[in-house]
Amino acid sequence: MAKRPTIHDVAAAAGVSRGTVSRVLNDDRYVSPAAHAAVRRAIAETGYIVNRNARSLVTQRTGSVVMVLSEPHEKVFEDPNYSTTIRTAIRRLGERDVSLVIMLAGDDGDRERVVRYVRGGHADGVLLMSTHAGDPMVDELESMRIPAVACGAVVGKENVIPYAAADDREGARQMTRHLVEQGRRKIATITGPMDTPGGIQRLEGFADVLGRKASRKLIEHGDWTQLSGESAMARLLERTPDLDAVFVASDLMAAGALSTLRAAGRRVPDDVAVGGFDDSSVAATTHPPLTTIRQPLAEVAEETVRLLLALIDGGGPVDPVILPTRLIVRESA
Amino acid sequence: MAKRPTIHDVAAAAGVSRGTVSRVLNDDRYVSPAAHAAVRRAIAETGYIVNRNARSLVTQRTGSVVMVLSEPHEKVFEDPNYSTTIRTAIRRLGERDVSLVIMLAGDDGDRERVVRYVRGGHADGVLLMSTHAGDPMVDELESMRIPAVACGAVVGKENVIPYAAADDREGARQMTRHLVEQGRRKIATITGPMDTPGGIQRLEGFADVLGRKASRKLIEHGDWTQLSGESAMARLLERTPDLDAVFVASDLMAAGALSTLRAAGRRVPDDVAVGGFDDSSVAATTHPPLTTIRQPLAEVAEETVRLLLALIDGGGPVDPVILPTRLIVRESA
DNA sequence: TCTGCTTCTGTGAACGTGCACAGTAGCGCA
DNA sequence: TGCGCTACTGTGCACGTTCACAGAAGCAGA
Repeated sequence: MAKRPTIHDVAAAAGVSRGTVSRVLNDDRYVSPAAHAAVRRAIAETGYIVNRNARSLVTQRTGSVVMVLSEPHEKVFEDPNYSTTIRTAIRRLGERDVSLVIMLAGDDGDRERVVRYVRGGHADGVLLMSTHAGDPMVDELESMRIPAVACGAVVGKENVIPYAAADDREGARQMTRHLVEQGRRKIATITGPMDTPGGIQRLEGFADVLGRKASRKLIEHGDWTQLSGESAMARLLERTPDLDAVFVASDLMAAGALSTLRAAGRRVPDDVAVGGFDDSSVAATTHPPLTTIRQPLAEVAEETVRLLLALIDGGGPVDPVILPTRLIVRESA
Repeated sequence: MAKRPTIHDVAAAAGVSRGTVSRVLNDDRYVSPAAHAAVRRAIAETGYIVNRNARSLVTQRTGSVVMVLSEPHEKVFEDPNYSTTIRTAIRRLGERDVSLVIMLAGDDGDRERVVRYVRGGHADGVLLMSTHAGDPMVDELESMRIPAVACGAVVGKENVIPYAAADDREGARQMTRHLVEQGRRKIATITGPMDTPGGIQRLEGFADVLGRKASRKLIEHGDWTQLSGESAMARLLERTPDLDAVFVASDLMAAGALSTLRAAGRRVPDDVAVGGFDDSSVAATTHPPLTTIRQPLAEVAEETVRLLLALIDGGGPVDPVILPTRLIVRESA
């Protein structure tokens, strides 16, 4: 690789000093039109590109942001939540010439690596994805005072770490209301893990609508996977064979619930109505297609990035953003 | 943020010089056990972490690798090919303390940004994903002589850019043979885009088995999306209503083909057998479940990363790696 | 003419490393 | 004693920037 031109080369080619070139680069004021033009021309001629390492060394800014994925699950990226957020983040950050580093934080070793990375000053900000309640990594990041935002609230840190999220609670209410309006009387629910905001708030929304009719017997917990949806549905059927509807907190778990119901000989939606959540791609391909709640994933991602950039740019504290969901009626309910 | 300790601080705390600390850090020989211990202790006490920017400045190594995603498609990350590769890359690179930056290269602006990034010396290597034939970006990267490998061959650059890939051609043969063995006589195919290795080679494998029976009439092209599978299937049915099997070059397109077949009143597999490719998650959830070809995605990803690291570590040229596929028989064929 | 202000430019120092080099101490051997 | 070798240590410089500062040039006003 031929030696790359430095700011010195550009200065020489333009017949000015390093300082002037630097000023043009960081578009400072106080540069004469003539000098400005000469520098621009010299940059083009030499093919000069700033060395970010050298710049970072003095500015203490890296021009990159790290996204931390706490989900240890194998298929994280296939989850549209992640997929959309990653893509949006890369795009929006890229527009500002900020690059995105992705790190996994599935186990303690990973988390330690993340902390070391951030403590090493290699990122200007942190974008937290699906961080678990009580994760010590969050405390460490917090203590470093590095700009951090979460995509979806961090349970227990809602007032400390700003976030953008879909209105899980209201979405759950929308679905539950829909089931009630369809004349369903015995409505069960399969929740997500209770240390995730989606797990907690979708259950709360469910309970908001049903009140005391949301008895313990009608609640089962899953872990977002299809398999967990299958087994949770089986447990519900065993305990309450006469249920006539179930609100499942994710489409993937709902797909699992559908197969259990089919295996048990229940017709959907005739015998049992099924409502999902996410409006992910599986929702359209199940049989019957899932009635579900659409999350404004792209908007949530956009907002998350916007918050982070605002934080990095040194604006003061920023407020969480919560975006509305929408009921999508298909055939399962 | 409190000022971070530098190598000077560590040297002072350990009562040695910068040079000795540096030697301990890069575990050079020639440092006495006493000095080594003192430095280790000082590092722990001060909480010292090397500043990679400063290090990069002198070593010309960044400790990071950039993955370039050329697929402009919206859902890239949901594709298991990407998902698995990204996850594997992050994990394997992370083990060596190399971080992964992800960049999109969907349009010209993106590609220019990638070139600028690499030319700026911000990455030690490039990991190409689904690069299109004739992409000028590849030529530019090539001219910079930066270590680069592809996950899946780059069409037209097979001898220039090392890669790891599944044996697409043999996989297509396996499926086509299977269809023949099932007694199918009129076998059609829906291929991927003909500027991708999967598009080309899966068609070649199909033709390998059928020979002259693989007539033009029985070939349609899709673009990997479900929708394109639907319409390609429709065109095939119109042209050759009596076909009794179709090999679809991806599961997602196969899912599309299935809905078209169902809408046309054909029973699968009774009237028409359908074979997919990828063994992605949709394969198991279609009706009927797809008979498909499993690609060793994880192994391909592992090998891709291994090749890149070998290239970066300065070993000479490396050879492409091609890994075997496997027929997964379900119900659609 | 002097002073003060604005606009513009160049220079030296600093950021935190790694590396080449010089140098020291100890030891064995002729 | 002198020489060469090994094991170890410290120092100066370079990497490519930005930033603070010093100054120059031009102009207006007293």
